[in-house]
This record gives sequence, C-alpha cells and structure tokens, in this order.
Amino acid sequence: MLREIGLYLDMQGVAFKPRAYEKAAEAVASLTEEAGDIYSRGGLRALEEIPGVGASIAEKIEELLTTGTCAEHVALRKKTPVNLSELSRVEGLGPKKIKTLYQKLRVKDLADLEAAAKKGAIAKLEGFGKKSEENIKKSLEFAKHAGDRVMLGLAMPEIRMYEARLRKLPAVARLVVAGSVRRRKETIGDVDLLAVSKKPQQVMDAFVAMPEVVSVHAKGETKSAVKVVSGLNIDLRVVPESSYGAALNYFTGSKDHNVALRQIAMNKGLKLNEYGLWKGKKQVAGKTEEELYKALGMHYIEPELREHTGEIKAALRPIQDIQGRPEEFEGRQAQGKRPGLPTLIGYKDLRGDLQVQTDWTDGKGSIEAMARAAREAGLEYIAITDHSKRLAMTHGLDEKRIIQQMAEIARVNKRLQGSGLRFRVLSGSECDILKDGALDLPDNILAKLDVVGASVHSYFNLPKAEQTKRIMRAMDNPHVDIIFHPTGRIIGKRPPYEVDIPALITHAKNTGTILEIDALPDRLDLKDDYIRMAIKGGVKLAIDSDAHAPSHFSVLEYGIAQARRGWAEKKDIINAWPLEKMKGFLKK
DNA sequence: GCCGTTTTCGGCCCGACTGTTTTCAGTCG
Repeated sequence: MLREIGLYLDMQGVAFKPRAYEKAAEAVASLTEEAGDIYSRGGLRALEEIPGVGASIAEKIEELLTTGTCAEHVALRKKTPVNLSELSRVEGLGPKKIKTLYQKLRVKDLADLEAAAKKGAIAKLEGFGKKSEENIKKSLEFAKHAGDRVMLGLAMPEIRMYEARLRKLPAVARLVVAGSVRRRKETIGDVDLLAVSKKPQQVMDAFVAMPEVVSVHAKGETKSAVKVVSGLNIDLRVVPESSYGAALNYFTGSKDHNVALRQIAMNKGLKLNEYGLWKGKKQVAGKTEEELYKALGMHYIEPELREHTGEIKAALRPIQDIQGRPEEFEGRQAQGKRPGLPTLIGYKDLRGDLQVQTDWTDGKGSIEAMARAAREAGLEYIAITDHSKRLAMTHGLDEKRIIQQMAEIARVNKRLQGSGLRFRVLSGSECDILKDGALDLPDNILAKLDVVGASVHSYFNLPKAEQTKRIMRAMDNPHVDIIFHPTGRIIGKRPPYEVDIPALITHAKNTGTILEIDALPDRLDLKDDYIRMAIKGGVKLAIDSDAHAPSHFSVLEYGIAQARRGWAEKKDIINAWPLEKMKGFLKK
C-alpha cells in the first residue's frame, strides 16, 4: 500500500513524497517483526521508530491495520484505477507513462496494455512512438511471468563463467562482479559487471555479441544491458582505471549505503559519483575503494555489510578525522556507543561441517565418500547427521541402525587414519523434533552421539506460541547441541513457520544450544537479521552444508556469506574452531 | 513526508541511456 501511494504521488508530479513512501515501504518490507505485532506492542509511537516512518505514515499503517484499508490509498486508486504492481513490471514503464496510458487509452492492466499495443494505439501517443510500442510488446512477455529474483547459489556458477570469459577480452584491463552479487544477497535481481578498459566500445561490442544474449536492453559507449538465455539480466559498465574504486563502490551499492556515503562527502564539501571523490574539479580519491573510504574519514567496509544497517556509523573513524567537533566525539566515546566494525569470518575459515547426510538415508554418498569430499573441500572434520526414523520416506535411522552406523563411522575413521589422512568423522543425527517437542530418538542413544542436531520437519502450522514452546523443549534436552535450519523456510517456496525468534535466542543462550546457519542456497536459514540478533544475544552458531552428495560442500560458501551479512566473526561460529575446542563447547 | 556529525526548517544522490524531442523528460540503477 505504501509503495502504491508513492507511485501514485509520483504520477501526479508531487516532489519528495514519493521517495518518502518508497523508503517507508522498503523499511516495512524488511522488518524482522510483523508491523501488526509492533503496533499492538507499542502503538503509533513504536511504528514511528521504524526508520523512514514518521507521524503521517505511521497513522496510515495504523489505519490499515485497524480498518483493513486506507482512505488516501483508496482515493488515489479511484483517481487512477490501474494495476500498478503489474504495469510497473514492464520495462520502461514508470508512473508518468502509466498515467498517460490510462488517461489516453484506459489501460488498467497487462491485458489492456497488450491489446493497445497490438492495435498500434500506443505509437500514436505523445511521448511514445513506434519504438516504445515495440519495446512494450517485447517486455510484456517477460512481465507476465513476473520479474522473479534468482537464488544467488544457483546463479553463481553461470555468473563466474561470464566473468571469466569477459575478463579474457584483449580490451579488458580488469573485470569484476559488483551489485547485489558482490554483497552476496540471498537472491539477486540482476548481475552488475564492472570493467576497466581504454577501449570501451570494443568491450561493449563483445558483450552484446555473446552467443547467450537473447535481447539487448541498452547499448551505449560505456554501459550496456542484456538478457541472456537463462533469464539473467546482466549490466556491464566500463570506466577508466582512475575511477575503478569509485565505480566499484558505486555499482556494489546498496543504494542506501551509497546515498549515505554521498551525504558524508557533501558534508565535507566534496562530491561523490562513480568517477571519484571530487573537490571542485580535482579528484581526491577513487582509484581504489580503500582510498575512497579513507578519504571520507571511514574504515573500509566489506561488501556484505553495505546495507546501511549501522555499518556507516561503525566505520566512521575516530576524532583525528572528525575535525572541529571534538566534544561530540568524546561524548560518544565515553558512552561506549561506537560498536566498531566486526572482523568478519573469512571464506576459508571453516574447519568442519556439522550437518551431512549419507546413503544411509536420503544422501547420495557413502560415509567415506562424504568424508573424502569434505577433506578435498578443505575441512578437517564432519559430523554424519542422517535423518531419524520419523522421516520414514528418507528411511530415517532407528535405534538399531544408528548403532550400526556408529560402528561404521569408527571403521571409516580407522581407514582414513590408515591412509594417512588427518581427518575425523563424528557420529551424529538430524533428529526430528516431534509435535510436542520430544525427540525422535531416546536419550540413551542421543547420549552416545558426538553431535546431535534437532529439527522441525512436520506440523509447520502450529500457533506461534506452541511452535516456540516445542522448539524450546527440544533445546532443554541435555543432548541436543544444535537446532538445524531454525525457521524452516524454503526461499520462494515455503515461508518460515511462525515462531518467536527472540525467545528462541534467549533460550538457546540459557541452555547452551547452538543455532545453525544452513547453507543450502534455498534455505540460508537463519537469515542475516536473525544471525545478528543471535550474536548480540551471546548465542554461538554453526555454518553447515546440509550436504546430500559429495559435491555439495561447495554450498558452504553461501552459508559463510550469510554469516558475514549477519556480522559474524570467527569466534561466533563453532565449526570455524579446531575440533577439540568445538567438541568442548557442545553439551555433554 | 522524513530527518538532524548542518538543520526542528529547509533541505532531499547522481549520471547513463532511450526515445522522443530539436533541448529534454522519463526511466533505471
């Protein structure tokens, strides 16, 4: 509703308000708590705490929550009754053009638009033309099947392929991936590539001529945009070497992060754009990102943190760089309110993996095959955590078979040692949490295992309080070390079950239970906000592959990215620790 | 309509590309 009000106001040429509504809409969409819960907890005042939401928008949210509708939104829609979310998905259609199409041709939705385009009516409109009509026809096809985002882990191999290929062009001096891919978002909308070249035209030509390109959205001297056969949209921008850092920063985003940097630049009497940081006509910085942040009086900020969620403040350098306002800085220092930036866990810091399935249940590799693959992937230990009997469809292990499996794990360890490999396989379980919070295997069995993970695979629809109690009871079990994929979501398929995350975090802390970051590209569960919350609450985490085949250890990269987006350090991730230290932290 | 390392009033990020236009508006990121 907020987004639509913004679009409608934009349509009418109202200044500034559209951005205010858009920002508020984004803020509400990215809340970790339901707006309704916030309101029933703290009323209007609590809503106003949401960044970008002030008195007026808070009232509109209240109105929507209590009456189910909002008078201003209804009035605006009455004036221009169009399906905004549908029409604005069409490439090149913004609020102004949507308005013209409605006023002149009564276009209300995609079906109307298609009919008008087929009749040739659009080409005759002022401000449109033959070409506009053609473009609308083309993008109608894609708009129909939504502009869905794609999961990072699925797109990454393809992105790396394009990156490697374009990098080899003779005219290309450098080429990197920027945008949401560089920030390692869970899902990405498009791919932003940045190149340095003295012959941009050659780079543009080669880019749009790639065999996978199915359509060219734009082609200029330094910027082109294409769609490739897989459906990915790829943008390529070329800048001179002297602007590389500023351009990389600019195209990495996020938008909010960039806007904040520009404001800092303005406050210093400087101007920041994709070509550099400028004092008048003189470039002060821009060749590298490091020098750019430094010139702004900031520490370097890792791409995964650039979401304007506190990293800017944390990166601002101490007093010597903030000239003329010593008293303010000292005040803050005294209050200890500069949290500082975290030293993020590195992409090579994992030593183990605590959730691995084998061919004893629904996995595709033997215990030994999984162990050898994990070692190839750079790990020193894994826990075998096959499903428990409750998950009958996976042939889940009962008491008898899990005892047999423990014996097999011991034999595998011996064989590995015999062949001189320094690698340890731990016994474990992904034990089902039953409806009432009891576990699917008896305590005397769980006590024998090295690592016990517990997870929810049934009754996703329990009321929030009951679901929370269920998982808390599992944490109370003296053998349950880790809660696997704690919210149960599958990106693009299944929402998380209703559960009180802050309560789970507190209970995890009190019971010494670890929470998992499942690295599967469509799980990434916990998500970044909850990771930050857990760390703040003093809870330790584990990054696991949830591997079901030897090749699956490669997904750990996405789990690490997720952890980094949640501000996690090495000390927060127990499987980044040496084996003995990690084992020492588990419940007895 | 929102917000405050410049402000409670007066600002609000910035540039490339397209398609229409004959100097620019709209869209996009």
